[in-house]
Amino acid sequence: MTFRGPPGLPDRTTEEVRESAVTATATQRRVPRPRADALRNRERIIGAAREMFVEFGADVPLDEIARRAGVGNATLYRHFPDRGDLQREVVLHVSDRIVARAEQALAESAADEAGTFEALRGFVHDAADERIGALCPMLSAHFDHDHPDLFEARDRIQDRVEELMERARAAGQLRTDIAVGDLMVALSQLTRPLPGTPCANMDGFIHRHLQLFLDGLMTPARSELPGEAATLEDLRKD
Amino acid sequence: MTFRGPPGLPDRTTEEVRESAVTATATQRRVPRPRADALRNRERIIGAAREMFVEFGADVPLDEIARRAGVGNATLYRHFPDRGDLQREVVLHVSDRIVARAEQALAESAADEAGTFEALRGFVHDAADERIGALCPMLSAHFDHDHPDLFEARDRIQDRVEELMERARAAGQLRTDIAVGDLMVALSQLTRPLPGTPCANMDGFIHRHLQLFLDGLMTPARSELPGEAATLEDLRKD
Amino acid sequence: MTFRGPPGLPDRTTEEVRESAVTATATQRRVPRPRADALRNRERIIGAAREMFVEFGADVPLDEIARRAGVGNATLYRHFPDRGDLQREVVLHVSDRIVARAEQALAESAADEAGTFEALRGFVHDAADERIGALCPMLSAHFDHDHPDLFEARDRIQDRVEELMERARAAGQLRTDIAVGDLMVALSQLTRPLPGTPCANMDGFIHRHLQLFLDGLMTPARSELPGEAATLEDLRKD
Amino acid sequence: MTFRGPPGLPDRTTEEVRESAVTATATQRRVPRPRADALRNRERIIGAAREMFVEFGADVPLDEIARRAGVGNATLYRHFPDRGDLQREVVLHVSDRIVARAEQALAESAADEAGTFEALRGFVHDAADERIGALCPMLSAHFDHDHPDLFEARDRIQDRVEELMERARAAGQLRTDIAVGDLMVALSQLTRPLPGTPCANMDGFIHRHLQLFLDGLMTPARSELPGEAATLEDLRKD
DNA sequence: GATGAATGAGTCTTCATTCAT
DNA sequence: TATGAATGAAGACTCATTCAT
Repeated sequence: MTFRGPPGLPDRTTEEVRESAVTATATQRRVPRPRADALRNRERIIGAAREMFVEFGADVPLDEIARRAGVGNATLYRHFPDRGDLQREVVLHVSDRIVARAEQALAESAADEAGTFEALRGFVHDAADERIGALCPMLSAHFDHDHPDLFEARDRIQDRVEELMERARAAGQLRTDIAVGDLMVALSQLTRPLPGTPCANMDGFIHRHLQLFLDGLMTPARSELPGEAATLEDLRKD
Repeated sequence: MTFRGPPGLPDRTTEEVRESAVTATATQRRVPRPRADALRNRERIIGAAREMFVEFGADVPLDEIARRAGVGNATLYRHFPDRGDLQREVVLHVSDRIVARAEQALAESAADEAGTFEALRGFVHDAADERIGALCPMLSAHFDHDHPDLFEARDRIQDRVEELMERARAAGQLRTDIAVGDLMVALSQLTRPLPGTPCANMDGFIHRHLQLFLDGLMTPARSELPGEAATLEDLRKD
Repeated sequence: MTFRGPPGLPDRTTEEVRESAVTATATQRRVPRPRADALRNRERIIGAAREMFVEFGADVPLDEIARRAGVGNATLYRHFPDRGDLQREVVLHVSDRIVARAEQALAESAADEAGTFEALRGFVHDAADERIGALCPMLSAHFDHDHPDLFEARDRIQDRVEELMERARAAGQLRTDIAVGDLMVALSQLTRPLPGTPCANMDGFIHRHLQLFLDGLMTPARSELPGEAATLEDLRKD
Repeated sequence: MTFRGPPGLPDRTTEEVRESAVTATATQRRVPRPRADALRNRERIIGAAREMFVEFGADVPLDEIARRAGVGNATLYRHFPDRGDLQREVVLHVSDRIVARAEQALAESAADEAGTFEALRGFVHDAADERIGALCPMLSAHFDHDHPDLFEARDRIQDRVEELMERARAAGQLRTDIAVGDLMVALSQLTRPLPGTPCANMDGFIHRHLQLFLDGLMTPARSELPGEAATLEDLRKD
């Protein structure tokens, strides 16, 4: 099984690195274009890390990630000085794919007013296939939540999903007592891998759970919710 | 915060240990009744382990558990020769409490035919308060799933919850395309702790998610589910 | 070659640990007497560290120290959680021996008014034999100079040496434009080991240099000194 | 602070490299004259290495030296295949400056018979300012002491200093029981940097210590010296 | 039975040195 | 030639587990 997304989706990290390099080359000689093999290694490491975070949890030995990526351990450390940096890049990488999926869903929802909730449903299942649950362990523990790139990624996701939800709400298809934080956290939790377990049997299950949860989001609301609707920002408050 | 249940619920583990000790005493003189302080230590270790598994994940250092339990590390190892043994005992401990809650719910459901789904709802929220999610990491990884005590505990839970669901199904309140495995896995996932995160903000959230998920379980079904309904046994197949 | 001091000099660290243990035992049961083998290991580690710091510098691998001490590496870390802790204990250990030597010298100087400078001279050579130079690398770099035990040790040395110098000054034998910092720093520097070099040939040399330096301290002063006389405290100011 | 000497002092290393290149060019066409930027890089690396050896000790990472020199690390390795080569070149570089200072002092001493000791004194303080102490770590450890260039450099220093001392001895100003090794080793030790410490406060101190030591070298001798007077060659015997 | 201490295996991280552009 | 990147071989430190009191 590979976690690579569809070929049409560019890899933000690579792109940004490449772009900034090109820009720098054009203006200042101080930041030369990264070498092709270095970029390739960087990609391979992020890919291996995403797979192994999903498969074995956020505590997987970095040496194993390096081994799966086919590089020496020190190469991993050159690109990502500590575990937090690698985790962050993986989060950003996956975030980009999620954003792209959300934008796809927004396009669908714009094309078909009556299908707004279905567009949301599709996004949720797609996000699950992107292993969004792999990001969950990184939302906690020894992870620098204050990094500006993470803020931005979170905001980008939140904007798209909020818009998706708002359209479904406006169409009277989504209950009004929930917010984007409710959806994203439940989505993350329901798709979290059981570390060390062969995902095979789990994968089908996940989509059942998501489907059931989504059913609970539809109008009319079938129960009263405790607590308050929360955005992603609220989650970081203590 | 303490995770102790209501005083009315006896602690199976302690009881069983005591009983077997008594039995042994009655039959063979070689296994004397455990000393009172030994039993007390055993309880304290299990309690500390449950708290810390929830708080820091299943990988928390055993020495830290011993410290929180107020015993020496070697005492922990005397009672639980390795990490797996401790994990298993914690699972069994929590399982017992879950079973007791399920039986409470069954009693309620028997008293009020129309409230069968509400009884199920109550059980789910109670199970969340019992930190059933703490057991989730133990369902995976380096955990001996074939231990007979675990089989038995799983069956005991499954029997009660299946009965609860069956009654709600019979009352036409629970959709018919789901099975006990669907409920228990989603319940575990949605209540999984984010390791290292202060649970404070999370706790309220969990009950929102459960409520939404439960709404999705009600009749009439609002979507078609992919895959097949699964029991807990199915989950262990690979 | 062994760096052990004369048998009559007690080891402060061991003593203090033992004492505090005894005291604690007498008053509170919380700090039990350290085990005999643990104390022995602690001593062996400190001894090995002193030797190897002298021989190979402050960067000697801790695993090698453990090996020479005949213990596992983790035992070293149990006693001294990081390199700084071990360095500090070695410094304190050597400091105690230096203090004891200084007090010997004070006793001699009290007995023979005319021999005050000779008493100082003897102290300096004795301190060299105690490998005071081994402490020099620790006075710098990544070393927590603000630890209260170090302050105290420094003050204890300073008090004795200041008194020694004051008596020699009062007897008109020591030039008046120098302070304790001048003596101690030069003493440390002149006795610093050349890492990796067989000390054999160096040892004799050191005493020549000290002798020459001491000659320069005598009255009448033969030159004017640049800068200002400094105490040990002054050295830590930037 | 920069350690560069006065502009009038030529840099032997550069000169020699250039000469040998020229010579080679004249005889064999295979070794072309080094490019100007290569020579410049070589100088910058040696300069950076000298500074950083003094500042952080002989173990400073070579990559850091390359960074301070403003060149890539591989460039450093092109010029100096391993750490030993770089250390040796730095030693030779500093040696040249020391020799030049010694020759200045010889000139002064020739001009003023009565001031021979003062000339020696001046040389010692100047040598300190040249960071001769930075060479001390290189006299030990994993350093190839048998390299012919080092022999030659040592002999050149020794010749000049011996001559300086001989004149002072002849003038009756320098005690007769010491040799050049005594002076040079003490000089090196007293000027050794404390790695990681801001040298600021130390610098003034160093000159006090040198002054005191020099006072001890004057006639009449105030004590009897242990051991034997040693030359620099004697130091390498084990 | 309870405990503090010991330990070896394992992980993270750095750095000298080599490689490929 | 100059350079950024890659790499394996250490070294610091942790932790599950065993040992000795």
